Amino acid sequence: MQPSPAVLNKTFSALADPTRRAILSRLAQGESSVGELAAPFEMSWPAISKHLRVLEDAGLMKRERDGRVHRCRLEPTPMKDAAEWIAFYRRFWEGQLDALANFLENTSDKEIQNWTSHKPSSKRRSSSSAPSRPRAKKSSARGRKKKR
Amino acid sequence: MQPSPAVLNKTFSALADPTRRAILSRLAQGESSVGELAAPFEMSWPAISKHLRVLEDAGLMKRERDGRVHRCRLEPTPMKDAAEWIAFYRRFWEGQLDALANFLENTSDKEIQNWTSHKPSSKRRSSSSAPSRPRAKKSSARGRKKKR
DNA sequence: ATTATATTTAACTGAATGGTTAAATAATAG
DNA sequence: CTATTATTTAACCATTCAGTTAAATATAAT
Repeated sequence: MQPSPAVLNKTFSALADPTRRAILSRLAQGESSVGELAAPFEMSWPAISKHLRVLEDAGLMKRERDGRVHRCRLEPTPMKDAAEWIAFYRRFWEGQLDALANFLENTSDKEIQNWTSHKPSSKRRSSSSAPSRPRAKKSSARGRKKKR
Repeated sequence: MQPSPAVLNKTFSALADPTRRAILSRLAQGESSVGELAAPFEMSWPAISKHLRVLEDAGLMKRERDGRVHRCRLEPTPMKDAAEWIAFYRRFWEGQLDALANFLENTSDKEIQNWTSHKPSSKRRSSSSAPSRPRAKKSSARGRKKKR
């Protein structure tokens, strides 16, 4: 099954932080307690705790409580999904443009849209290729005070 | 060469937004003007403009000005880097744990740390495996007023 | 020259991030 | 029971983010 947009959002944004990436690389060497994970960083424990929560939330890590120590382990599935999402573009960096063109010919826009987890475009504001201008939705008529 | 942490930060955080991913998938179908890219979205043009700036900043997109229209094209190198970073963990989701163990035995911690672009840990606060408690750096002695 | 089109910049806002310190919770050890 | 250890929660703060509207800029068309 294709990963939902929300899953990709969480995964990529979890991976966007170098501390979290370092934590993952630590976990790649084996299970680890929170304290062990925190040790190498010049950062308070609550900060690490939050990072772990983000990783866990993204499904990149799971924890098992063993007494008072939380043992953390890598959970690679979301990375696999991210890798698959990115793999679509491999054709580009490998310069196999013909293969891509071929693929695109046999695949409807809809499928690609879905697969790239683009939120369903509810209303196209103009069917022409170049829309007129940024139409004001939900006009709020607030004061526009130029403070700076 | 290994991608720098900063590059991975930018790449992953650019990919963390569904609008930006959708823009990339559009660009995968060929070059496109800003207006064409903006059309499918229920979003103002400045918003899209900002997304494009983020993508450009991350090196995922380049633009060529052609008269008054900016023609955007996909630039896949950062995705390649991201894919390579993630590929390290492929061993996990493919369940080739033996291969990983083998790899780790022949690779120093330092190399892995570098490669995973973890900021150089300046001072370990304790050499034991479980440090004592989150030491207070830069104590600020501010009032701790419980407002909520 | 005037008008229209494509796109950005400026100024603002609300919500999310990433960090902090102090206190709370939970489990183990003495 | 009391103290210690491991970890989280709470409250706060500064910065970044994703969006908005209004105005500016640059090119093209009439």
